[in-house]
Amino acid sequence: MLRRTRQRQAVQDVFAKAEGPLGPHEVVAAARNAASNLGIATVYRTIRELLNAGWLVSVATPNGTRFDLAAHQPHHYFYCSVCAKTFHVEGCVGSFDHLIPPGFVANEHQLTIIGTCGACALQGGGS
Amino acid sequence: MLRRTRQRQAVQDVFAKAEGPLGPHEVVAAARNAASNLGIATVYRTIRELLNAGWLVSVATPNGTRFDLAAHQPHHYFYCSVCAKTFHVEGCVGSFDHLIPPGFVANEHQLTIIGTCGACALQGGGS
DNA sequence: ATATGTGCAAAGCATTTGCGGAGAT
DNA sequence: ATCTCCGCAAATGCTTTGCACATAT
Repeated sequence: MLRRTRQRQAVQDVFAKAEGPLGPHEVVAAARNAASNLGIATVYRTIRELLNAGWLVSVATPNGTRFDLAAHQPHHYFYCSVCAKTFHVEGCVGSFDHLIPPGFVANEHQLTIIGTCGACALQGGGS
Repeated sequence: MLRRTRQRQAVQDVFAKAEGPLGPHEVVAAARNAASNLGIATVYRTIRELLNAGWLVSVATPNGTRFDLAAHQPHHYFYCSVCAKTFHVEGCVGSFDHLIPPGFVANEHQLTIIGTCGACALQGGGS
């Protein structure tokens, strides 16, 4: 991660402004505002470097792997099964140490709540 | 899901005995004990039908989508980042209703704890 | 006997890699 | 000027589909 390029800047800006973790295709689409002919391969390569650098973390969602700012702790998400978007959820879920099997060592955790987001619930998803 | 075949029986048996959610390739490998020349395509087809039937649920893990018995509530897992296996975790994490954003409707949740499993911790992962 | 289910192999997608040219330092 | 980075396109790997044969009912 040596040189500062328009493409890398654009990708990082997209993550910084995101309301939830993003997949590579969402990133290209959003980053093309700032870097018009950005290639998908560059996005994948940039994401990998940002993961190695510890700036991003990967998040498994019901519709594929996405990536989120590592700084965005804790990693709690809301997945809308109607629009397939993933949102950040703030706050802590409380201790779960008592769940960890004996001998296992926990490093981090991800909670995903699955349901219908506000916008989709309003548009009839809640009926 | 009308006919009862050796292949479908084998796939269901594998899930019933599993110690955690399984991916399609893990399922073929295990089910070939009972159905020797089982094809991967059949596994994918069977999984899809079992999902539609509500017998399985899909689980997003750090190394791909896996499938678990729907009956196995709650859906809490431990992902070992050393051996990449996913284990069941028993017990409840407590209420998280206060985390849900206003207007959002929650249906289910999945908690994934990431770390090192007992076997891998013994073999030096814990050092 | 018949219609569903299976295995093989080809087709589809998402992700990764190779390479010549563009751009940051 | 140099060396890294980018975009394109080909390659890879996982998942799905088409088709002819096998098999449960």
